[in-house]
Amino acid sequence: MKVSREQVAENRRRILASASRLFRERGFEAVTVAEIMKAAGLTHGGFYGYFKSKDDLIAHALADVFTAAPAADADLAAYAANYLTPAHRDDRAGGCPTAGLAAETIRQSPEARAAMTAGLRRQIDQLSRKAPGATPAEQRRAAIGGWAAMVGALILARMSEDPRLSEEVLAQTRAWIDQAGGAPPAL
Amino acid sequence: MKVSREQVAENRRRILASASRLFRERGFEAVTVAEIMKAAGLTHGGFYGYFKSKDDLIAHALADVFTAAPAADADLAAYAANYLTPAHRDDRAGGCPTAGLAAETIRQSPEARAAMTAGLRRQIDQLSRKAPGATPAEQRRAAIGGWAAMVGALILARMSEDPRLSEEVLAQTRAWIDQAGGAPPAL
DNA sequence: TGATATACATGACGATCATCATGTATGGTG
DNA sequence: CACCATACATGATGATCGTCATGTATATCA
Repeated sequence: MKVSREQVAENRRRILASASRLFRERGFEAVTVAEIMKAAGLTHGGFYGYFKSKDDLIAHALADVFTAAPAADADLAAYAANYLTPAHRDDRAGGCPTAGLAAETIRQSPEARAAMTAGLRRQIDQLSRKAPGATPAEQRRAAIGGWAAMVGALILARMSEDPRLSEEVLAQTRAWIDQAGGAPPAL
Repeated sequence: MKVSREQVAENRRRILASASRLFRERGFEAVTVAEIMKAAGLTHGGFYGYFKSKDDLIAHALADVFTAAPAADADLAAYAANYLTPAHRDDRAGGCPTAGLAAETIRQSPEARAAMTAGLRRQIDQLSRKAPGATPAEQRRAAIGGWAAMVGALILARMSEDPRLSEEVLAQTRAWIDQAGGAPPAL
């Protein structure tokens, strides 16, 4: 059973989208190729017509999720207010791929790490543009520090089994980012 | 071949230590029981005399690594100066278990998550004591925000395949934490 | 010192998984 | 409309791994 050209493109899109969601939810290793294909509405056999290997899919899925993301046009504080929420914490499959996958990507292929690194660069650049600071250098510092805090806080909040502590981590980190933005530059 | 009582205690210690290092280096899933036992100087068969399952070992190894850690007695800025270094970034096996394992622990057993949560609580309490701030509440905020930034930055730095960007993340986050500490509280 | 309990080595088992081989039905092309 | 390329389903294969069964040598203790 062959399939139309558009169907092939659509299938590829679906495989990438399913992979991205499943990876974010359960990690690269715990998700099987068969599962991804099933979530895309196919069976496992066709997989190798689309990707050379599971590692290849991982790299493509990461590259895809970052290039597809819309440009953020909120300032740092507003971005953090949206990012550091219980709703985002609880939506692993649909949430930030950096928070969900960065720690695992450390041990993935160079291609996968390159895709993630490109995503990081892009995120820093975008946040810098609307970050507080009198100079571009100060803005960049705020973007990097603030982004690290957001990613770290979301991971810690997801890890904590105590909802009180989890929500405190989100709220306090958010307040801290706001506060740092209002601070005068040291020296 | 039975073994002396002290040898048993020593073996258990070695299994936990090997597991902790291997998990931090390669993640829970990629490390096999046989590998851990071999690193502890044993073969895989004896494992189930020490732990009920691999999951059980994961929980005990996490509990162990946090209770064994020495109390930090540096202030927040000094702690960050030590934490956000290329040396720490490159020493995954011997480095911070939170940065190495928090993201994966999200998907582990309740016991494993509880051990990690206890470690987080302890770390926040310790950092709070020497964090900048006029009141305990402000200190706690600085400890949480600073700790989230440290964990996030170390993960991002390890993930980046470009050493320039990787070191910029470390240095800028460190500077940002210093700067936020010197800031007056918002409102 | 002899009896017993047990820590661990060896080896096996069953499940899971990435990958590949093959058959087939259907879309593209003339 | 007929030929052919191909996308995908089914099923197999080999490797890996957690866990368990069994045997044995030795620490412990009466």
